[in-house]
Amino acid sequence: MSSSALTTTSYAILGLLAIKPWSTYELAQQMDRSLGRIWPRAQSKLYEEPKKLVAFGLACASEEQVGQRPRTVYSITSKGRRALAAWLHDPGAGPVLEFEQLLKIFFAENGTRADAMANLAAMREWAQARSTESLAIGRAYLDERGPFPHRLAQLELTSRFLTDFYALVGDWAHWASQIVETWPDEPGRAQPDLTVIEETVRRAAATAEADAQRAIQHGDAS
Amino acid sequence: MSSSALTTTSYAILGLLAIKPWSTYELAQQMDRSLGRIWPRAQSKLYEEPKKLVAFGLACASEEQVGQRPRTVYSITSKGRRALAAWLHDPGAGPVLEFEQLLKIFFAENGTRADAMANLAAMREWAQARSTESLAIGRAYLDERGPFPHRLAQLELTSRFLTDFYALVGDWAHWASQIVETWPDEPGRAQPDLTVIEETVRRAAATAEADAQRAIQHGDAS
DNA sequence: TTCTTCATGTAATTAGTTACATGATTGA
DNA sequence: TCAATCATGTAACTAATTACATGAAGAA
Repeated sequence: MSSSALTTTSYAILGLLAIKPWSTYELAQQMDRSLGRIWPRAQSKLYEEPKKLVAFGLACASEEQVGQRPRTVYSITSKGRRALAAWLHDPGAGPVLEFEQLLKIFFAENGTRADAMANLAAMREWAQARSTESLAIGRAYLDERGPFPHRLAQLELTSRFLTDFYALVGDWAHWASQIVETWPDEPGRAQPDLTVIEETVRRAAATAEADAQRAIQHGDAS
Repeated sequence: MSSSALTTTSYAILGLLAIKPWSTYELAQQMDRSLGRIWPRAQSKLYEEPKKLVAFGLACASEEQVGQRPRTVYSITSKGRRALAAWLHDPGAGPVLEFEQLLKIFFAENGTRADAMANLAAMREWAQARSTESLAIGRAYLDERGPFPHRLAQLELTSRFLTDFYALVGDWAHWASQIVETWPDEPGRAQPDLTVIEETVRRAAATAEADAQRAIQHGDAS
């Protein structure tokens, strides 16, 4: 009885069930390959959450046999569809970022320059690997081989975000590497570059005032 | 005894202690205002983790009195500095993104167009709010009023990343809003735009091959 | 036929969050 | 002097992860 209320994770699963019925293993796969990029959860969670959905009447489980072994396939109920719609009605929470590599740059003065450079190299590799994935998925859709083509209108929005995020990570790491390269051996003695701050302030200002700017450009300033 | 090993959260605290001794409350503040942007944790964690550091000999606690009430101030030990340096030596894990708002766009076909638009508006507001914060911090440093100016070389790197991330969120939400605006009332019937995918593929390819490109430009292709 | 990988889960543990409790300080 | 807010923590709970266990299917 892990009763309590439904979490975002529950709704993430429910959203998948709204596409089609899945076995738990398939759900886990899906989580691993696609959903996990925006809502990462461990495999084992995927075996628990659907039970909660069933307890709430939002999904139903059907037992199948594969060899001697039972498997559970979950489908959404109409109550489940209503719950999903209700969830979509309130705006969600903003992004939460957990970024260990960046943390290590933040504290870089306690290590060596080489440490920081290696860390940045790992970031670039990460960005490349993720981009390669995105690329393969995008190409599959261009070849009309992508799964659930009827969801493409939504998918093309989210995959653009992810692609741009990976590009941001890669570009930033590349930019930062060029700076860290010029640091002395002990990063604690590195000198700041005020023009970097100035440019950062300019960019922050642009985003902070973005809506106002756009409104003015469209001529509907108050 | 929540013994076990040190986590990234432990090292995040240890990194703060390397700057100066802090009371637990100050640590929590710091976590809330700055570190939390890249390593978000609940306040109460911040009362637990330092005890673990002490148990490992990486920090030491000193009791002070404020009125009748005791307060604990933690400082790093030299063993703690060595542990921090060792931690910095291995590259960290890549970014982990949890993004409920994007999840709701991913599943938008189960709600209304208005739901999706409201969700995107919330995203823009989030980006604006965070950018405003970044802006204030950046300006403080330009005025030489920022805390720990000797750490500016590191800070200017990480705050550039965050600023660009907030810009990405804001720009994407703005772009997506323009597309979602053209959707029919039921997002399930929205038509995909193949040129969007084509552009995404182009961008993903650029990042996936970025290092190779840069190597070629620098004339050190293998 | 045996080894490996795919598939289907459960159990134990822990990391983390929410909620609460209460003393000190400030200012209206 | 009373309310509000700052400061300092603890306790209860739960979400999530890691590790384990084992059957089925396919390859060598």
